[in-house]
Amino acid sequence: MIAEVIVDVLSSNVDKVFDYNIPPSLDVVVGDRVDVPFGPRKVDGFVINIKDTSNYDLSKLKDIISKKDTQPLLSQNMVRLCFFMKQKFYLRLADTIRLFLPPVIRSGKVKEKIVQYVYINTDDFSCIKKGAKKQLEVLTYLQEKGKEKHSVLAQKFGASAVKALIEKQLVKVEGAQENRAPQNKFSVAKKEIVLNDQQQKAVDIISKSKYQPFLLHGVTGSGKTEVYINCIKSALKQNKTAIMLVPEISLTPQMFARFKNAFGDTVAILHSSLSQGERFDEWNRLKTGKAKIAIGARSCIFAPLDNIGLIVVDEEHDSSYYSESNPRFHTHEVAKYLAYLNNCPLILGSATPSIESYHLAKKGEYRLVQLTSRANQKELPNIEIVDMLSEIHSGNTGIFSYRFLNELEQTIADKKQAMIFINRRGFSSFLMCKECGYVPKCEDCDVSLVYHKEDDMLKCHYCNRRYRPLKVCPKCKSQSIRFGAVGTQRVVDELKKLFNVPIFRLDNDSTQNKNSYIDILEEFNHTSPAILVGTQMIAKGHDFNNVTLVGIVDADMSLHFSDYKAIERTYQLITQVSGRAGRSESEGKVVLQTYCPKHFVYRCASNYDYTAFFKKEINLREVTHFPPFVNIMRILVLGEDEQKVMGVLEQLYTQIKELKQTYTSDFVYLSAMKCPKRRLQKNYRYQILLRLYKKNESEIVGKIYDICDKLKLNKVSVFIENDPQNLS
DNA sequence: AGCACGCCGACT
DNA sequence: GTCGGCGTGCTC
Repeated sequence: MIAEVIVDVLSSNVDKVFDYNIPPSLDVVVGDRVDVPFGPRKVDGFVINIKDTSNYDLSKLKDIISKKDTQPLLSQNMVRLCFFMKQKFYLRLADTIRLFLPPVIRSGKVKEKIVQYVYINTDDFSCIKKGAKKQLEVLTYLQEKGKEKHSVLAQKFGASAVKALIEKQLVKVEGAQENRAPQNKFSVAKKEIVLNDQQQKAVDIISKSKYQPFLLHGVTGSGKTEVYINCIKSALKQNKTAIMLVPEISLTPQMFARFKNAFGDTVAILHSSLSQGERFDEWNRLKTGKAKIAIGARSCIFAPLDNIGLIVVDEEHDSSYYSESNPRFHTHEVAKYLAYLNNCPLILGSATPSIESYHLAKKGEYRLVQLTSRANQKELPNIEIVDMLSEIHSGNTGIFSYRFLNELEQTIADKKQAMIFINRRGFSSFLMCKECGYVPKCEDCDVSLVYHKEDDMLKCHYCNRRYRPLKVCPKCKSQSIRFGAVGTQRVVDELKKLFNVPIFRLDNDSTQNKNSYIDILEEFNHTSPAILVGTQMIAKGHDFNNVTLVGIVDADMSLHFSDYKAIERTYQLITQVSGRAGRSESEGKVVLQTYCPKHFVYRCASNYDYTAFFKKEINLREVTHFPPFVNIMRILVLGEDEQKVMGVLEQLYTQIKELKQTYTSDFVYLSAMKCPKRRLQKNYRYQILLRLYKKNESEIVGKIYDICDKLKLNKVSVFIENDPQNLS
């Protein structure tokens, strides 16, 4: 018999299937990890198929050396998913396989944690000497408990006493495997939750369904999680498993506790802060069927589960579902295909769905399920828009509007808490006229321009068009054109001058590790009055009961980010941040400061009117030729030798230009350029950007993949991204 | 990616 | 004479 094997070597030169003989002595099945001879060396490989004969010269076939595990590591569906991802995202097969395996398994250092237990081995205590009080205590203790960890006994009674008993064989020691399953120190009260009609209806529709993506659009606080939990329960009842994905940041201890309460030990949690050992154990619990529900961030979609009955993608609009490095993939696409393979429903849930998803729902590809009423019947907080230009005109040049300062004073007087949200993404900065709010945009692409300090130019990140920095505003002729950027530190400094209350700061700089982030939030939660200043990190997840005021200092920051999704992200952020004010007993309030108060995103967000927002935004996307009407594609070429990289780029560009000749009307745009970050980790970076109308998109994308395949060169890597989230 | 083979410069 | 530089090419 012959096995088709993918070798675990990360190079596009060997990114293909190799055939090997299966020696009669080996019982090899699909999914097995094996050792194979590969040229002059021995490498790991994965068996993806078994067949009778091979097209390759049979006399040159080599034998598989050995099996590496007792059980296959990959299932049939996982192999299918690997090939799907290869063709969908232009990935190397070895990269896709690695996604399914915890890193420790590859390094070969798979250690199950073995804990030594001490068992009592006698009833006869008479041979203990009178003076050996400790030994007697140990025996009495064991008599009562039956067994105990060696480490615990040693700590309680001293290692020497235990040692003596072992030597006399009055007790015996046995090792037992133990899961390093993460223990959660948080707990939330179990409460029976009765679903309202809308929730119940959603659960009924979804849990009865075969393969079908659902877009669950539920306003903030409408109880989407309860819908997920009930749908998962229904899948478990059918003896199936489930995967639930959440953005990394919202995988909070409270969230853990909620699912542990509902499902106990059948849930495994894959979290980025787990140690390698913990990760392996949780993975193993899923693989062996001890756990049936996998909860985790993006990569949890690759959990070792078969017979999946439901996949949930919570906060589906979140950008963390796009992997931006190494194996670049879009989780939605993987989840969709996995649901299709398992013939099960997929829930994409959000209070603020992505434009793409809502568009697909409108087109009927997704089924739209709405939750319009809040589970706790409470009003959403009032969002007040403050025009910062008129503040400047009335003499207030500070960060905070008079309106917001008044509210802040009131909040502190009431011994309540306030959150101030600073919107700071990336390092790029835009210019803005402080008189009229004008922001320079690209004439071709209608996205904000990014100021590049090194050559003192404004650039468009979508077409590389360059502009001179403005000195005079073209709209109002004023000369007060400034950088529009405020940092958390400056806000904190300003607040300290004005208020004498505890001020907490939470951003990427102030939180070096995951725990300090939770600690800061916990401390804030127990302090009143207090102010919390932070970036996107404070927007999600955590529920604060005493926050009555939320300030969005500079809402425009994300609006003017040089990205076609800037407006969409702004809407999502405002909705999310506002949600923080609505948890308290007393009424919440949101103050939103902006330099363009008339922008539709603020009007729609302050009315909580997603539908109106979607209508406006989808029209804008259509006329400006952006997704979901076109596909943006980025071909990234990188390597240590700049000359070689440029050579490859040039050839690619020429060939794609030729392709453009035959498909003229399908190309919106095509150009080659240096990446904004032109050198990263020793690699020079160049890119080709193109935008394609959707009509013949897949055909052209296929041809572009072929062009890239033929240009494979040692020491130069070519990566392709569809709809890249960031063009650095 | 690795590793071997192969063809030119400065050394015990 | 040879040790070793890294360009090129192959891996079922």
